[in-house]
Amino acid sequence: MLERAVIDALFPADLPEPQHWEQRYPARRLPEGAKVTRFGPSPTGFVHVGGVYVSTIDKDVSGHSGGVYFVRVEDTDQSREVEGALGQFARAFDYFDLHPDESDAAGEYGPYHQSARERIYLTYARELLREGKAYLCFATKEELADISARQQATKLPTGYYGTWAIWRDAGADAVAAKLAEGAPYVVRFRVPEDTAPRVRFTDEIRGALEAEANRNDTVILKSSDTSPRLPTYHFAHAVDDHLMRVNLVVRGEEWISSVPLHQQLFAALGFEPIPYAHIAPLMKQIPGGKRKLSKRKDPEAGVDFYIEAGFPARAILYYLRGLANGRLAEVPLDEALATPIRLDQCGVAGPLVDLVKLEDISADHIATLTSEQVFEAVRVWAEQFDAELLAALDAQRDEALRAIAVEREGVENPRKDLRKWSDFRAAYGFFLPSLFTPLTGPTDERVTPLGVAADVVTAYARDLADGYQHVDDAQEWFNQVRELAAKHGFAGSPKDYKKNPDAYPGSIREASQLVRVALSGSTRSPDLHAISQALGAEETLRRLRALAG
RNA sequence: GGCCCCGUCGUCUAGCGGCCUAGGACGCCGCCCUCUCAAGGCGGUAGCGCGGGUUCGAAUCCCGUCGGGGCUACCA
Repeated sequence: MLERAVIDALFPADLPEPQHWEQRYPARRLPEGAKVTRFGPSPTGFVHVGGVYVSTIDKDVSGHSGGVYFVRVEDTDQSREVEGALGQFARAFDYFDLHPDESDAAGEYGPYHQSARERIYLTYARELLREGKAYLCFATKEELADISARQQATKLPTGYYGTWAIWRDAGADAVAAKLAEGAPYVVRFRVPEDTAPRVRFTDEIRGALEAEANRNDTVILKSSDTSPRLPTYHFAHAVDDHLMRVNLVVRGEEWISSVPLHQQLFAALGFEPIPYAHIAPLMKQIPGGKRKLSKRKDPEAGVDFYIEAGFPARAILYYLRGLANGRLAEVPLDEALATPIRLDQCGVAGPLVDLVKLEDISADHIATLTSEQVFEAVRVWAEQFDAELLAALDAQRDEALRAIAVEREGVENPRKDLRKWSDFRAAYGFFLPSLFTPLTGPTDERVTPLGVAADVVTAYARDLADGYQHVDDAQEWFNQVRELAAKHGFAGSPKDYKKNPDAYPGSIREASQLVRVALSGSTRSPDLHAISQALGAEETLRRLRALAG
């Protein structure tokens, strides 16, 4: 073991003792059973849906228990850090309303950025060094690679352990020599000699788990030639979660393998272990099977995908919640969002994200909104993603509101043709004159597929426009179409037409479709009468005349 | 390679030894409604990865096997 003076000389002279931090961050005064959770995003410039997924659980569990949820930015890898990533993260979490209870702005347990917690980590690293529970390692990248290669060649477990741990038992002289020449070093954890071969622990989601004990002298403090001197995830997890008084760690399943190490670290530091809840990762279907949603390969891995498409936050949250705690997928949205997530009911597999399902949920949710709510949401979305639509909405607000109200207000089964805000233009754009391209006449390419002769179309449309009555009653209104269709030789029923296609220019179906295309530009639209009412007499007439040519 | 996690319809799941002839939801298919679409109503399709045990009885328990995922970094 190194002499205390040698160790202390490696750290700032005014570095506090552990006791200082213990007092600085006292145990929280919280009600019985209150959970303190945290979410630890890395500022890599990409916000993964998995982050929203886990953080929803964090926030929910703490909130329902009267506890605290905070975000701690895990920025210990400066090389991965991306400019503006934090703003991007804030915007995304704002969209989902996942605001932390504590942050750098307001919180007693900060800083909430690991890069600003250097002195805390140094205190505990020095402490472990003084106690011989950690040691300096001067192994170079090349030496490490060589060790690993030799282990692989002899089919030995790879890692820094036993006789492979070349600096574990290095003499004070050797260390002093390296130090004298200014060689950079890392601090490694010294796995205790008396480690039991296997460890058991309880996961809040999975129950009893068992694994081989950790044998690796893992790096806990990164290279001495970097500044600030930052810890690895493992060390930061132990120090931060203890000092920030976290009492439930919710994190991805990929950390299960590290629990044995984490337990050793907590024990060495004299900390009370913290219970874990390991969440199964969101997956994606691929030809061979499934894999974790990949930031590189899958656009739907990023939250921006959902925000740009315009899925309402509540629909996404509801979907994610149902994925985490299956039973919540079977109750209505409002109830599901209000019902606490139960960790012991969370799935252990790894659900595939199913965009079709999300769209279904989203359509159902949008169908429950009022016209004003839909308008406002579409407007907010357009503000960011569709300037032309935004201008149209603002210029024709009343028209837009009437359009959205079609088959929505005052009906028992509202239309579900909006799955996300980006659908608005295709589904409702034609209601807004500035977004509608008028027909050029019977030969317009939107009209010709109906297969009705041009002269018939013109005569029929002209006749319809000339005698057009803008009446309230839907039946009465449609009778105009029906009667004129008959007058112009259309068959009264599709069946009659089918029986003798040469005898008619088409059937009432084709006649109706002509009107539909005239009014909406498409063969698929809401109810014709409702459209005419939303459009108003003048605009309806204008569009009918355009069909005549 | 070693270690760990996981495995019920295409998908999300219910199921915790007999209530299972395996239930629900989404999708898909069909029918009804109908001037189109979106809905809505009704019906249908489809699953316990495989092989051994244990048991009167197994989707449920045990073992093995196969498959998928993860860890094995001075990334988190």
